Amino acid sequence: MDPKFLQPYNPKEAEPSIYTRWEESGYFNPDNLPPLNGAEGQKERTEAFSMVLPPPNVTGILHMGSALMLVIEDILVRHARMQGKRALWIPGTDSAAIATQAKVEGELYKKEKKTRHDLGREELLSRIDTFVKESEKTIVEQMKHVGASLDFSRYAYTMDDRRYHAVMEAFVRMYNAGLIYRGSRIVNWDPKLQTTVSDDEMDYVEESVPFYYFKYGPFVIGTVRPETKFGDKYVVMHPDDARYKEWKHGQTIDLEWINGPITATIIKDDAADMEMGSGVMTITPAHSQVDFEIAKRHNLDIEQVIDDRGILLSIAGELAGQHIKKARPLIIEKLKAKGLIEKIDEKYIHNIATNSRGGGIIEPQIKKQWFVGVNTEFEKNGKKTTLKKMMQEAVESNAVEITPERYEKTYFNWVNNLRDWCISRQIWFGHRIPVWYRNSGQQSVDSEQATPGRIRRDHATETDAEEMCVSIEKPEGEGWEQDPDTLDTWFSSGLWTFSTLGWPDETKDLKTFHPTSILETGYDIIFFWVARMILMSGFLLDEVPFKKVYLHGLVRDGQGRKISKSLGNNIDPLDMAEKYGMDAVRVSLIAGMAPGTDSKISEEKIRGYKNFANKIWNISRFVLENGGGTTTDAPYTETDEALAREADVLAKHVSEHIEKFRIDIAFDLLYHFIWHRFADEILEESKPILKGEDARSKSSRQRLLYYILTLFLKLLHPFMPFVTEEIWTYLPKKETELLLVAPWPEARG
RNA sequence: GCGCGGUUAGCUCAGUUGGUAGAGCAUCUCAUUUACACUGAGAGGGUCGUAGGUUCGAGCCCUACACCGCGCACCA
Repeated sequence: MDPKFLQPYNPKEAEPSIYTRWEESGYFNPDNLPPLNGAEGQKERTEAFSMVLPPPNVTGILHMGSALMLVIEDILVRHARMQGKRALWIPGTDSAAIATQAKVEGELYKKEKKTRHDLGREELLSRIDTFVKESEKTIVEQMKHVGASLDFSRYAYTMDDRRYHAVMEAFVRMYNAGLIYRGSRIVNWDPKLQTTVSDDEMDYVEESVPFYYFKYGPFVIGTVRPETKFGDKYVVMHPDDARYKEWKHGQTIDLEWINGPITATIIKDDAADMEMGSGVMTITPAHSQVDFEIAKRHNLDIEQVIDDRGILLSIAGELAGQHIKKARPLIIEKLKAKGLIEKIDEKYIHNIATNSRGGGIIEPQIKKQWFVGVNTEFEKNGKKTTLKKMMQEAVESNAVEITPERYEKTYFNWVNNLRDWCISRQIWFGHRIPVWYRNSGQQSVDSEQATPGRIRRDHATETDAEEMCVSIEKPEGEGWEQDPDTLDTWFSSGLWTFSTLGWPDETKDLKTFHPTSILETGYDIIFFWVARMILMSGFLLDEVPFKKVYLHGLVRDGQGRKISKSLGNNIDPLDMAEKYGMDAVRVSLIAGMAPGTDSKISEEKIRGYKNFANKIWNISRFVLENGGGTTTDAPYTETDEALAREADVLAKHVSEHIEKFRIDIAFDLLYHFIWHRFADEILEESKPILKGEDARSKSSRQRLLYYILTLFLKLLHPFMPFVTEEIWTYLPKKETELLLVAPWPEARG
């Protein structure tokens, strides 16, 4: 007996060398996996199993949430590998364009008091590159620490050359199919980061602000944003509102407003809510989504009031040039002086839209942006369809199955209401849009055909070039300039299942591993990511990106509270692994976690599972000390035959639950069988038999104990890979040198 | 406003076609050089959110309500 085995299990000492042995075997790469040893001799692995790791942001460090994801996926892939499949799990990291640039810019300002404009595009990108490389190293180390059996030879980064190529190709193909267009739309503009933000990337922060009621001619209008009101010259009310039935649509009235007398036009539109305030509102189409739509419906003028940096434009008269924040009280003063304030409600609860990627308060602006048309018809296999329809059909037809099922409803709810997807971002770090413009020098003031009415801007920052060319390479000839914008990070993420496999080249990997078997991810990115992958794969490859989606929840503390800095309840997975071993951390995360529900973790829970790791260590020692593995062909007694079948039944149930994604139940069954059935009962009952005189009973029991030991080591390996692999090295008789590739127990019984 | 979850032991949660309420932790009692104290045996503790309904029988199915959480929309 190895003296190490006589000590309690020491995960800290064992874990690093075990991971090294796995890596050196090369088995994380399915191309290196050994053939299977079956009853009929050696057999090639035919069935493929593939999965991509949802690439963590390069800005991130490992937290319990990412650890949970790694653990669930590692369990699935280890199980598939042991089942004899060609199991592939692809690692990668995501550039997280806005977040990363914001982080680097933040540090730049903190350390050097410089902005990105002081550095210039190239220098900033090189700084980001340095940051990313450093961060990447840490992330990969952490993944290995968790025990993730990822194939690092296929490591992908959203900004590397292969992925760049895929993104460009995708853009050009979609443009040529008429699915990508440029247009002036109202977008969520972040004045702080100077970029567009997608609908899904906004956070709403509740704030108590004054709500102002102004006299607007004969009407009373309400607002929390007086600074937008300068240009308001349309007054909107519901067509059915009896209070205002004497007013006719299109009728004009003269009234006194902020900067003097104006003429306002009455507009009747359903968008006005009769229940709300006075039922009358004025609109600011250039800075509000809803107002913009009303303006479009009635072909109204649209005038910009606030510029990209939050500064009032000339329409504000004497307040022009002021920042909106400073201007607000001044406007109130002016209106007060004119007697136009009806009343002020000081404690109005208002939701302020902010950029969730570390930016500022969103100011809707009209911008020329690139969009993916989700309702644009195109032909696929001789059939007319739209991207939206494709996304609906993929799930409706069960080509993609979502677990837990209730999230299908959430998915449809989102897809059905999907608007065109704005994919351009005004940041420097990202995939630059492959569009080129050439001008003969004449600058035209922006006038947009697609938008009815007149759009007037004081600062024409965008120009319409005479020539435009969409191509990956710079076109021939002089004077071409590339669009300065970059693509939404989810545009490239949408390609992930196949860009990681070599698309657009027709690689062997792509043929073997796509569509991927499972996409496992958090329920919080079902819209951002899951839906967009279905869109991209559907259009570009004419197939689904994955057959199954499995959604997991958030990690919470022992009392079910969210992990937050203010609560100080953050538990660092690596600290915990240092104290209790990674196996204990792994199973703490998945034990008691039903699909789609949140997982609870606490130090006590982790400690409990450390004891479990030690328990199996001791069970193994007991079995080996008592002659386990010496008599594997002794005939079973009747009792032992029954006990062996009982263990087989357990194996069958464990397998079934893993297949159904109930890894929590699978683990629970194992835990109870090993500790309370095998250790507490079977081993205790074995003591007299092993010490007794009956040679037949003894050899039968030795065979049985060894049989159950190897069986549960295999079953437990996906969950607790380190301790099981370590014990495996001490076994005298085994089918494979590494437990990593040992054959999964076949369902019997 | 629309939608989705949840409400079961002190705490955190299981409970798969309806058939006598379960686990872990915590608490209490007992055992004690044992493969393992990182242990074992046992005990206490629940009107399953509320009110109705279906059923021979409901934690589970139906209806309404309450509270908690989440998502989407709105926010003049």
